Amino acid sequence: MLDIRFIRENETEARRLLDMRGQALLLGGLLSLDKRRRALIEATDAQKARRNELSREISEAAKRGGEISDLKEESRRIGDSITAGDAELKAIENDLESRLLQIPNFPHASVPPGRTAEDNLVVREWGIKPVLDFTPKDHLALGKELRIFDFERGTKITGSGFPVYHSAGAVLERSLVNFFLDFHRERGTYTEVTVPFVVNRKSLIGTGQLPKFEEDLYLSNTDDLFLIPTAEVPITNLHRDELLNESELPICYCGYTPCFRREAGSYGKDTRGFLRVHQFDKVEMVKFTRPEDSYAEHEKMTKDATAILESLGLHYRVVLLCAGDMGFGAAKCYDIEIWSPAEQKWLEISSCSNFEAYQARRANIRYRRSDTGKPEFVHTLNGSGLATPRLLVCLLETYQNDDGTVSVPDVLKKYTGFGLITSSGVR
RNA sequence: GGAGAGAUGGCAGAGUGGUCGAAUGCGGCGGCCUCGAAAGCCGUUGUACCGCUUGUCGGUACCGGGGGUUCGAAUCCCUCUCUCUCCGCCA
Repeated sequence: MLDIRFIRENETEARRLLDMRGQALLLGGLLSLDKRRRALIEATDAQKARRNELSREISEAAKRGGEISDLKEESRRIGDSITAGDAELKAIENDLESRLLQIPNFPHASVPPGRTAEDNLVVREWGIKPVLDFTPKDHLALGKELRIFDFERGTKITGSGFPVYHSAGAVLERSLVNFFLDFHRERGTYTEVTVPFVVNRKSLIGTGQLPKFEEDLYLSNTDDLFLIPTAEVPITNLHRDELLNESELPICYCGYTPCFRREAGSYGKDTRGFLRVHQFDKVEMVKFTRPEDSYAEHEKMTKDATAILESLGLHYRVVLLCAGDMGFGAAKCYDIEIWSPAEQKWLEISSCSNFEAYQARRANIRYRRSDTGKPEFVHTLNGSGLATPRLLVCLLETYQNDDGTVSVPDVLKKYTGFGLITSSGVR
């Protein structure tokens, strides 16, 4: 959520920043509501002050045994007026709040202008495209021949986009999750947490998925609980409505969860196999920082994600998203993309975002500054580190051999217990 | 699912319809003491909003959420949510 005071005092700038995302129209009517709100507060506060004064007078007059019925009558009249004013105020504040919840974050000054992925900037690239002296098979062909995935049966038991991992595929997938978690733990930056996979509305409002993107979520109607689309939601909300100590910042968590996404509206786009699924596994990194530290922590977090890819020997690039291509709550976002030899294209494997105070304001996550002694909103960040499906695509395609087998990267062998996947089993 | 208890400041925990933004303890901050620290002692310490004369300023609100009674509610009533204890069921 944006700070209404900032918008009030910097209307032109606010309009310019939202226009970078093509969302300046959302500001329409906001400030006149804000003005009406403040006028009402001023009026009702004055009436409440008068009522408090009358109450004191009544108390004193009653003690002296004086006449109090006129005072009571005036107080009652003012009370009625206050009730009316408060009712209008509440309606206006509800309206204002629901409008503010629909407005995306401002892009940071370092974010390039632009409306589509065309305007994103590649900021660095690591490794080279794998050189194969044969025509690479795609992950679907490899998965079928090696019998490590079963998309058809996943479709049967649930629906499309709910993959089944089979035999070596199941082990490989589980190994990746453990590898990611151990990777972060050994570097000592993140505290591992295991959190619920189902969350309430308040949590989703806190991180920005609600109220605007409800159709992207799976909902359990009976209890009004949602399956999480990312561990960002439960982990960021760990500190909702809390006042943190400055000395404990930055707080850095990582955690594994499955993720559930309806992917409404994205049918027909990258839907084959693992390219877009409704359920997948991911290890997420989440940070809570002081405002002045968040951009340095953002760079570090992005490096934490790419370091995993380097240890797996996978060709990747880091892309700085333009204002129009960023997610709703992000002020700045790097996408990390890995190369698919069979698809001959880059696949998004991670998004590392700095939300600044946007989520903190929604979720009321503050810390007490030691220099001022005053509470202030933290900055929140999160990034995938990493998600398994597209990683499996690139891993299999990159490490396939000309005889149809697939080698396991060295760092994963201690997790899988095998080094080669063949159609007749593992070795 | 049944019965009961509870929700108060950063945390713990008192609180009679009016002077309660709220005792006390812990924590935090400042000072004394000390070579320094601990201990001890003294003092201090809520948040949000509105306003302008931007101040150690004025006002309002806030004791889980919402509603009611009253001139006046942390305190009385209704309701919702959540937590805890016991019983039952399940693992």
